Amino acid sequence: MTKARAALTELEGAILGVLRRAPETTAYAVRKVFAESWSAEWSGSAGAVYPAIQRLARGGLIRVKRTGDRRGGQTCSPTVLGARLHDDWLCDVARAAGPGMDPFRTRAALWSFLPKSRRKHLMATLARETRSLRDEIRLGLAQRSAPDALTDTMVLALLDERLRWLGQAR
Amino acid sequence: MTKARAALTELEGAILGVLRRAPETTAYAVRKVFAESWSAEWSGSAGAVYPAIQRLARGGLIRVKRTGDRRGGQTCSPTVLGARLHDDWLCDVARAAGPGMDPFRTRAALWSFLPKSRRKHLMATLARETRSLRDEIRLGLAQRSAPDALTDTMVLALLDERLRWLGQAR
DNA sequence: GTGCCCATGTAATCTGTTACATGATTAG
DNA sequence: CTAATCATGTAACAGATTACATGGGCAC
Repeated sequence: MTKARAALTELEGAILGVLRRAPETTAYAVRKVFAESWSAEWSGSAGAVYPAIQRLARGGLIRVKRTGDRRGGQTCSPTVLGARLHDDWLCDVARAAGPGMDPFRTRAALWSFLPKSRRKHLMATLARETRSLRDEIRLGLAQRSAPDALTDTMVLALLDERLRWLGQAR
Repeated sequence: MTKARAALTELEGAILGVLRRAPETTAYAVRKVFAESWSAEWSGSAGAVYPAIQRLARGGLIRVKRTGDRRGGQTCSPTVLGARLHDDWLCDVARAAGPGMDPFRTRAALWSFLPKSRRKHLMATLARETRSLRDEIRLGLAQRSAPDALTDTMVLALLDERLRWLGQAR
């Protein structure tokens, strides 16, 4: 390695995480994992995932292996180097300990600018949407693998907190 | 306006929020608000804030007024149009109801890959950092304006949740 | 006068989104 | 046969970060 690699981005770290949990995975399958995640922040768009995987491959963090099929499928697996750098990414306390970015929290302090009727309507809609999302996650929880269930549980805690704040938990 | 403006980005919405709460504010002061926020996600970098403010001004969402001083200072205030579009941004349920992006949550399911000793050390460090951040926010809470206090309270709830989780993880 | 904060901005670079293009396989 | 899904990618564009450049005002 002539040039020290910059630290992994969030997306690269998340991709490596998927690959560590399920090696021999195609880029397409990685995309689906993101697309099915509850957070809209990572859409798993092709223009993000494929270049990121190319970067990881060029840096020697993952190994790409062609599957025999005619579709040109190729599976990715983390290398030893990839796992080591991913460990460092996991231990990046400065990033892991930050509060992150929450669109609800960003807006909450500003909803007071809305006319009262519109605000009331919004609060009701938000509560409805939040309960709906919460119930959907709860229902799926049983079928989830342990790590996914952990993540889902943390999302549920967040949604419950929002509902408490909205004042209509139920 | 011949061309319908695309929806406000998160940064543009946040900037307009700052300007609604404190009109006649300089771009520099807006940057400081972001830089002092707890979330590392928006650093309030010059290369993000100044172009965003130029976009808002070009779109007629804010009005820019030169202050008399020699420093070239110019204050921004939302226009009526800006306030209306900001209201719409505030009411974007699809975005406000999403769980957002939480670096702690992203990593939590992957910490099991770490060697036990490193994991234990990380958990301890995370707990220490989280308690430290929590205490810092708690201390500042008294001096905060009502909207800031609301946001801070939501961050505190998130940190408490993480501490609860870290306490059980072991 | 030196260094720091106020205050503005730009340029290079990187990353992500949207939309498109290609082709194989499978379900109806 | 047709439509959906699997599977790969690229191109145009928008947005953010870092680093730099400029200059006024103020404190020591």
